[in-house]
Amino acid sequence: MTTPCSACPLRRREHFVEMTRDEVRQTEAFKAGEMTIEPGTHLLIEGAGSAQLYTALSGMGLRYKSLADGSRQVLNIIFPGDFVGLQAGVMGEMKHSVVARTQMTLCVFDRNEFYSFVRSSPNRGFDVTWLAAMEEHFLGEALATVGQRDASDRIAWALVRIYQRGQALGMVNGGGLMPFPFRQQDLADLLGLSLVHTNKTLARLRRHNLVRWQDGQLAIPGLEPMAEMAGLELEPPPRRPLI
Amino acid sequence: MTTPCSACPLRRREHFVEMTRDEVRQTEAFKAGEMTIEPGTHLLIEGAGSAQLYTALSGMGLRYKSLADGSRQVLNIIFPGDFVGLQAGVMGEMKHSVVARTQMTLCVFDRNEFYSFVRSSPNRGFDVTWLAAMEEHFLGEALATVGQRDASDRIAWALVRIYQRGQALGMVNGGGLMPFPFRQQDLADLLGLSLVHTNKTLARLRRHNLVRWQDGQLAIPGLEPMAEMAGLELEPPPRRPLI
DNA sequence: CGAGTGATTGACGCAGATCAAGCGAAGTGG
DNA sequence: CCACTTCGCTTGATCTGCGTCAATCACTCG
Repeated sequence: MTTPCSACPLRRREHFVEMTRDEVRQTEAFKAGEMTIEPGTHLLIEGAGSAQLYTALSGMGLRYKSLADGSRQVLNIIFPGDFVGLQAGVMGEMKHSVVARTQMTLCVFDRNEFYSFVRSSPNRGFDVTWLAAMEEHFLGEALATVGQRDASDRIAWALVRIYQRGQALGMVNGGGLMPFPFRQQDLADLLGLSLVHTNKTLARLRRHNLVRWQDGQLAIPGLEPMAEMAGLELEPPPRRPLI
Repeated sequence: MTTPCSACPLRRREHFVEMTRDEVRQTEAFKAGEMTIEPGTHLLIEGAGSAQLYTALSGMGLRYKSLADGSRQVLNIIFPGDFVGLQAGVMGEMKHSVVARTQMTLCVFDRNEFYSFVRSSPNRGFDVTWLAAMEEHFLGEALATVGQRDASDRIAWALVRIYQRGQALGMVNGGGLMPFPFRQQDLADLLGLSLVHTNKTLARLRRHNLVRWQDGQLAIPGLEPMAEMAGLELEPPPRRPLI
């Protein structure tokens, strides 16, 4: 039923760094099982400890924090290959929640094994650190975007970042479309904007034919000007390790 | 001239987790030297690779990103005991800059040794991961604050967080004052506010006798209501590893 | 004493929040 | 098969928190 790591379809993608035979074996030993969840399901809940850690195999979701007044900050989007639950792994408790936006399949790991997994090989420990540092970098960029840029620049930043990730993962089809199973409210909560203003700003980007987003699919005809607005280079993201 | 790790004054503080004799020895071996820099000196520059990593021994500074339009996002504040340069360590290039706001003394490590240091003991590797995860958590909280809260709540959040950190490090003196060698512009850039609005909001907090900040010293007479505004609990932060 | 740096305060304007209403598509149940 | 609800998207009107501009003040320093 479950995919063995040796046959993992993600590992083949060149977006991920190769693993040695030993690393595959260690990961396989770490893996406790596989699970599939439906859209809208919460995988992890803020404040709760979790006995499991996950790697997304397919599907998309998002991480968010909710505040006392009921508002919500989306921290980032979860793509296939993302390692989920590191905070619970090292700190014992999640500081944000994770919810699925499509059906998702996930590798399940046992939190109790995490420490020994990291020990198992210094390379794997280093990989986890690399992922954490990358996440830190991403959040810093998000903070700079939300703190310093106006609405259209923020939207451009988010969409370009997401699209780049989709490209790296081969999720963009021949027509330049990638799956984008989110609501405008999700984008608004990611960028610190109201839903209404997000909608109006998106409408403007659409009118200028910079963005196409409908039926859960995203295309960016104006990728270059959008990246320009976002202050981003159009380079493929670095290859990342897979846990 | 340089302090041996075995005599490190920080390690004694209970804010930091104890280290085994072996860990102290490994860290000592990793340490390449010590340096002191003056206020305003840039320790690391965004985009540049760095041959060194650092741990702050004394003094304070801040990390920031600068944007194309000249604006600046402060990512966080550097306290004694903070490990600086992890991104350069794992990714080869800094994604933000670091500048000193007081005179700072720093332990210097050689980036080339970083990988073998992490290997040297699985515990030390885990510590680095822990720090990265903590940083990620902090940035997530900052993002939620900047994205979702109004000016006075943002300021309350930042000042309470900073003050808590100061308490944990024993930087708060009998009068409830801690050193706070920053400008209002720094706080504004941390919180995504303009200098003017930051100033006016601070004035209001001062009038209500919630905050005292002058001559580079900070006190929070209204710590409880401030924490309430900030949506924070008044617990001491978790003990952190020291690199 | 003039120059530079940071804090402060008032006046004004706007980006974006809030309020409100309507629309189409997809259930759902009687 | 048709009312009725729900959910997400859209759009107009109005309001406001915060940005911007500009001037002043207190200090420090050469």
